[in-house]
Amino acid sequence: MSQSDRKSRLEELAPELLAELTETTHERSRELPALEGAENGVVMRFAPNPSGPLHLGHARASILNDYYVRRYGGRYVLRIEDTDPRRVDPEAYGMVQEDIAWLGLGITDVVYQSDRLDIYYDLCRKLIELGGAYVCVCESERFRELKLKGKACPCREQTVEENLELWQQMLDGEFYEGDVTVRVKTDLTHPDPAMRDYSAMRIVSEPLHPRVDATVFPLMNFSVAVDDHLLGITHVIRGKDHIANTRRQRYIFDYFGWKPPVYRHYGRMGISGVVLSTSGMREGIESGLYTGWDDIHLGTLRAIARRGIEADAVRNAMVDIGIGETDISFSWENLYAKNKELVDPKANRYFFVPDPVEVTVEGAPRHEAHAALHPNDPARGVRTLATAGRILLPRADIEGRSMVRLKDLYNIRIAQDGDVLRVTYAGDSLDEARREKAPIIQWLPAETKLPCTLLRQDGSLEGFCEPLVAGEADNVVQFERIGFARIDSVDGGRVSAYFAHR
RNA sequence: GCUGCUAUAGUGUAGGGGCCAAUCAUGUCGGCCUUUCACGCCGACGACUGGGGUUCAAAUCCCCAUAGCAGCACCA
Repeated sequence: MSQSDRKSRLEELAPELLAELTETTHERSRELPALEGAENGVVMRFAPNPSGPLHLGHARASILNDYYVRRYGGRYVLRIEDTDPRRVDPEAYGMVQEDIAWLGLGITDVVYQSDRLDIYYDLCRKLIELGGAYVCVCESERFRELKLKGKACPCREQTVEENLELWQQMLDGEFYEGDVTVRVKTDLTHPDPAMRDYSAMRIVSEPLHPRVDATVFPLMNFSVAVDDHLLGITHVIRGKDHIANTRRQRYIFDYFGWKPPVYRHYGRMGISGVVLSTSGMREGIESGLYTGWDDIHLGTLRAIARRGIEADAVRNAMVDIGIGETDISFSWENLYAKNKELVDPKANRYFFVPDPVEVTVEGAPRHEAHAALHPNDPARGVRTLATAGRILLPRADIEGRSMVRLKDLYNIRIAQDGDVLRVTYAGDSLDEARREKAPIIQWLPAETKLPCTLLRQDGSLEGFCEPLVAGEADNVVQFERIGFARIDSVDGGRVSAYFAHR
């Protein structure tokens, strides 16, 4: 039985259930797979590196973790991973907080790794005492060669006492950057070369860390393992680029006898059409190619917010994508659909006339048009546009046409007389316009209009919009027949809008 | 090169031996509705990477191939 058959059968048998049928098939948010051992609540984390504002990649990680914290209850730790002074932008601390607020993440705790250096030092010493780490003074290149052959470097044979002494010298500033590193003792014959004796601590003397006076810093595998344990993290959802790190961190959990969290690694998400790399964005901003971190060509959250995409649309899109291990390509189309769902019921409708042609409609009566602010919500009222015949029309929509209907106004005939356009009044009849298959287009009175620029990723559109748009700053509106746009600014009577999507 | 992960319509997803000639969303196309090419409604289109096996039965389990991705940093 086909779906429509079923539906009509149901209508015969139990019409009262029909509403339920259509209801349940419509709005139902997706349920992601259950997390093992999460029944009594979870402690999860979002751990960005403060090198710039958050982008769509961060959005996936943070929203997926947020989703499970909401689902199971518990705590959500924001852990700022600022252990590499080279990759810390002091301004990013604030930007990350702003972006998190925008996303609406349910963060319950905030920790900065740069506040916890003493903890890492202490546990590093303990790890050395346990024989789980040694201080390596080999050149990194030399170590790499040995490692690939599965061979130990001489430092590996040092006694615990020797290692502790070297470690103390490291802390005392007796080494220079690059001369020494603390390695976790794993297995030099491990089939995966990525597992062999990785680094846990190193010296960074340049640049200075913006928050803390130190030169010895942990590498992420060490600080992450330590913090995941100390903060009581129960579940970790992150990208599969961390699979090897998860295995490396397991060594530290094992040395200390800690129980590791449950991990889930989702696949790589390719995002096209925007710039995502922090360095690429920074260079572009410095060279003037981009206007700032919220330039619409960037994949930052502030950039897509500027384009009128709502945080919940991003959230819905990310939950929809889920935690699958397959590599995927992020779909702007799907994001826009989620956003339209949110924005369409809210957005007021206005006319925007790009690339305008000003004409006089011969024989036109004085007329006042009333157009609904929202066609599905008459209670919102109307915009009133009065004209005596001088109007603005979108060039592309009248080219090659002999008759069009001006929406909520009247019909016009267009004749091309050499270079001159002759536009004449052609009555008020909507039926006639329909009969002649005249398109219904937007227009503006020549006397009442606001200059407006519609900025899009692939270039901007100049034109005019209704005066009422001035009151929509920061809102998303729908320019009829063009699409949704966020009114970014209204300066000195000039409107600047960012195109969101159709 | 070594190690590992993955493979369902254009995109995202469900499905983990029979209920699958495969779900839902998005998209595209057509229709209805409509003073927007919006919204809503109806319909159509469109996929189990390939090859072997196991089994009465495979999208689902196993092997191989192929492809994509990740890691092999004193980055996170």
